[in-house]
Amino acid sequence: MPKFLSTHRRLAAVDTLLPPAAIQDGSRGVILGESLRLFAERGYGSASMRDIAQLVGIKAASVYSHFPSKAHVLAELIRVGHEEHLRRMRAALMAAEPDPTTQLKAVVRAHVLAHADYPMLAVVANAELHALPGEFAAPILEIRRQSEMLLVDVIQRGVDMGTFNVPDVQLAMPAIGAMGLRVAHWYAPDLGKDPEHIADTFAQFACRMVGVMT
Amino acid sequence: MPKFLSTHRRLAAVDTLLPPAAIQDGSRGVILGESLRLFAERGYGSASMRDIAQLVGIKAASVYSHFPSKAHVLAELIRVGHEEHLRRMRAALMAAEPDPTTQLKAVVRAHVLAHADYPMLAVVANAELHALPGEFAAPILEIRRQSEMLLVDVIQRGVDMGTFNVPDVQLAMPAIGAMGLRVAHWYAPDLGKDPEHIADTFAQFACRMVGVMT
DNA sequence: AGAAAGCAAACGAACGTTAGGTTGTTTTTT
DNA sequence: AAAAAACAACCTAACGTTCGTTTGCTTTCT
Repeated sequence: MPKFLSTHRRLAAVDTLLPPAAIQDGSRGVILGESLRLFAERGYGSASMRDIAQLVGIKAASVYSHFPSKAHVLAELIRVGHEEHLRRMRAALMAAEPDPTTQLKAVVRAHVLAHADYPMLAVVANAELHALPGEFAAPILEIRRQSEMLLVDVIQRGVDMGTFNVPDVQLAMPAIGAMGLRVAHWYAPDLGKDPEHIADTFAQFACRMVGVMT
Repeated sequence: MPKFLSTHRRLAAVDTLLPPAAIQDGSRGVILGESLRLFAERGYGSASMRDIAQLVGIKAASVYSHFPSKAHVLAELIRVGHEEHLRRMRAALMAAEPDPTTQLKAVVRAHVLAHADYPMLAVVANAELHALPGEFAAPILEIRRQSEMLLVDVIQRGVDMGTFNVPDVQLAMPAIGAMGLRVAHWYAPDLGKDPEHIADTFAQFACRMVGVMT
C-alpha cells in the first residue's frame, strides 16, 4: 500500500520518545513512557492503569507511589509536549535572520520537527488536552497559545513589511499549524522520509502559502 | 481572546449536524446525534452509553433496541462521515473543468467544506477510526484511502501536465489534507468566518503550495 | 395477536484508587 | 561494625463506582 495513506492505527510511530530533559529515572520514567504509548495509541479514556502497569512490569496500585493520579500522568506528558514545542519555536525564531521569510521557514521547521521527533508525545499533547481537568489544562493552554501567537506574529510581521501577500492572514496560522500537527500521526522512522526533508518541504509549502516564491 | 487560538474544548462547534441522507427518524436518529456529540467532545472511550442515553431522554438499556452495540453506533457515524466526504470530493472533481488548478481548488474546497459543514462528524470520523474494531474499520479505511488517492491523483496530474511545481509531491497530499482536517476542530458558525470563504482561502493556499500563483 | 420501544433490574467485568502489609535499601544510632 | 529505625517501592486485597450489555416485563400501536 502506498505510504501516506491512512491506516487503522491512530499513529504510525511505535517508539515512546521523550525530550532528554523530560526523561526520568527508574519506574517513574517507565510509567511515563508506557502511559505515553497507550494514551497516544488508544486515547486517554481507553488506556487503563492496569494496562499501563502491565507494560511497566508492576501492578496498577504501585503507580500511585509515583503519581498522585492518572490525570497527573497525562498532565505531565502534555506539559512536556507543549513546553518542548514552544522552546523549539522560540529557539528557532531567536536563531533566524530577521527577514520574515527566513523566520517563517525556521519556525515552521521547528514546528514540524517537534512533531516528527516526538510523534507520540505530540499526538497526546495535541489530541488529549481536552481530557485534562481544567486546573491542569489552564497553564498548558497558555503555553500552547504562546506557540500559536508566535506563528501569528511572524506571519503578521511579514505582511506588515510587505514580504508576504496572504489572502486571509487570520487563516494562515491555523492552516500552517494544522499541517504540522498531522505529521505526528503519519510520520515514523521507517517511512523512508528524512524529518529534515519533511520540515524543509513543509517550510517551503508555508512560504508559498503566504505568497513567497520558492 | 483572539480567535483561532486553542481552547480547552476538543472542538468549537456545538451542533450535532449530519448530512440529510444520514438523518434518521425517531429515537434512533436522536441516539446518533447525541452519540456524535459525546464521541466528538470527549472521545469514544470517555463517552458512556448511560450519558448518551441521558441526553436522548431514554435509559442506556433502551439504546439496544436500536443498535446492536456501542461499536455499531460509532461505526455508523464514522461510515457516514467518510462516505459524505468522498461523495463531495468526487462530485467536486466531476463538476470541475479539467485543468489541474480548477480541479485542485474544487477538491480542496469540498474537503474543507465537509469539515466546516459537519465539524462533529468530521472529528469523530477522523479521530476515532482507531477505536473501531477491525472488521468495522476495514471497509471504512478503504473509503478513506479513496478520498486520499483522489487528492493524490489530482496533484500528480497537475505535476505531470507541468501545471504544478511541487518540491515533494508525496508530501503535498498529507500537507493539504491536514489543513482541512483541523478545520473541524476550530470552525463554528459563530466564528465570524463564512465556510465558503475559508474553503476559498484554503483552496488558494493549496494552489500556492503546488506552485500556482494566485 | 404481534411488534416495537421503552422500562427496571441485574449481570459480569472493569475502572481508578486506597489500605495495609512486605521487602529491600538507606540512614541513624549505638 | 552492627543494630535499629526510617524510607521507598512494590505487593495483595479490596472498595465504591462505572462500564456495556442482557433479561424479562409493560405499554402503545398496528
